[in-house]
Amino acid sequence: MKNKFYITTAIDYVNAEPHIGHAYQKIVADVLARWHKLKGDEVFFVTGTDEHGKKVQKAAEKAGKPVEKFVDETAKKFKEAWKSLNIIPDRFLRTTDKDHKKVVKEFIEKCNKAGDIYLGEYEGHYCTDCEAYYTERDAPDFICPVHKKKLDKLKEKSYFFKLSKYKKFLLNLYKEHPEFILPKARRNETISRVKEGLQDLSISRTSFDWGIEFPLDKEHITYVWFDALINYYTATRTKGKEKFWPANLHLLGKDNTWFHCVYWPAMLESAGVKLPITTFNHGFLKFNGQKISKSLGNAISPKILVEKYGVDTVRYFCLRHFPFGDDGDFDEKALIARHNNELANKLGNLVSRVAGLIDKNGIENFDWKKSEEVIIKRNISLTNINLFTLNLKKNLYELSNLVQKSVDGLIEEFKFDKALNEIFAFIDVCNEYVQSKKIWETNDKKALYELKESILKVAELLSPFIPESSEKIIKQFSAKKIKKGDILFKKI
RNA sequence: UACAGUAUGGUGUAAUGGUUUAGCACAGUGGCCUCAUGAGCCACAGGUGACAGUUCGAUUCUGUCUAUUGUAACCA
Repeated sequence: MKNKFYITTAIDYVNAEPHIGHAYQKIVADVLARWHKLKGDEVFFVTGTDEHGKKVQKAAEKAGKPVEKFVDETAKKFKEAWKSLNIIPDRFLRTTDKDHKKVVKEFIEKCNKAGDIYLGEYEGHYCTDCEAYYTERDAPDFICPVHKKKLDKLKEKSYFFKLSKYKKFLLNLYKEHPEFILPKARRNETISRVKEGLQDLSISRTSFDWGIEFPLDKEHITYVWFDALINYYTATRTKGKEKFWPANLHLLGKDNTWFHCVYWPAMLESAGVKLPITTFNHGFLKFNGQKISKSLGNAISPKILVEKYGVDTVRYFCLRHFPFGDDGDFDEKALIARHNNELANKLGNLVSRVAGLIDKNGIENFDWKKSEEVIIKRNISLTNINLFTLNLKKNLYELSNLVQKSVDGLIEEFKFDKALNEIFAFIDVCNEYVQSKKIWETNDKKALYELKESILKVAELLSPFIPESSEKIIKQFSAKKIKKGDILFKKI
């Protein structure tokens, strides 16, 4: 039977345009989705946009557009950005979608039936100019950090969710299912914060109207977070998709950890819905060493980066250059170096020289399982299968299988950088093989067969990461007559 | 301020309480080769933040310091 794999990304808030930080997470999701498909799993991959809330309403006002039009336009930009990166979700969900609104309302009613929602008063320190509440930390001495005015103590009627009730449940969840919060550092952080105690959550608003109507009271709209989180569940409430719940993996940035690891499981438990299996809370990208922010003006559109460097190079770099989970730096110089050295010189050149040799000399089909061993002088790591040997003796067939196993294991652990490193170590071995066999002199057709098979293996392993180029390689080397093709990666 | 994490050659990273040479990649230097995208192969050089401690022995464990990152609830 096929395994099912349901993966989601954070849905992006449409008050600003997509940048490489958003893209990073979507690339990872797409790689995982493709990899699971390759393994034969039945995959459901959902991403989308979060479109309600006051900030969006304000951004629309500022742009001088009706909110509906504004969100349509911004959502489109996100969609297009993912398309340009070859990120292909099975559904792009917008929180303004009809089915989502319906599911949210039903969800809230379920929580209400469970006795977890009550009417109360939200009290906070409010700046009338900002139209926003500030916490004591953001505004010490209760002075608005923007307007330097004294904040008003304000009370507002609001419905609350009994989050405090779920403290024990949550702590138990983290204990029983450590994989619920990855990586570990984020789990520890969350545990210690939850231990300090939980306050009930204000989940409705009356001060503006851009949101989903609160089903228990028409005077209220639903607080954005309560609405947004439910999107993951919504996507599985359509025909044929029900079986995908619970989600196998929610990918999210570390700024979202609290919402996904505390609010979300409590909400689901309240509504009587199964919990997702894993949330992976990754770090942020910098851009050329600087934090990405509007004010710095460095929030460059992913589309522009793709035009500049190519889809596969951007995808490759994002996964290769930094360990997934920590913060990373999208450094353009490093990207160019990796493009030239790794994609062009190692992979591109190997493909080109082998294709050229086959084109000229032909190839002889044989059982390469029985081909002779090569001594691999390079210290190929193969971390996951505990083979850390210098002067390893294997033939290319055996080695490619070891690499495959190692890569599979590493991807399951979210160690994409290492997985790619191993694939490229194998590419190095192939280049050494051409050299040591002096194929251009010997015209060794059997060796060329081995190399053909090895390159096909490499292309398969790389296909989740760099789908476009991998497809080209597979096409080129599966042909009856292998020909020297076009250059795969032009140097930058 | 509190709590937590990190600190490895020019850069990005890997590993280990002790195989008398801390691995890999890029950049650097020298050589070989010419099938290939001035690519490929071989070799050389360069490193464990600071100060103590535990130990026969620490890069690896402990402490202090310094630097840096994260978290500290309504921020999508």
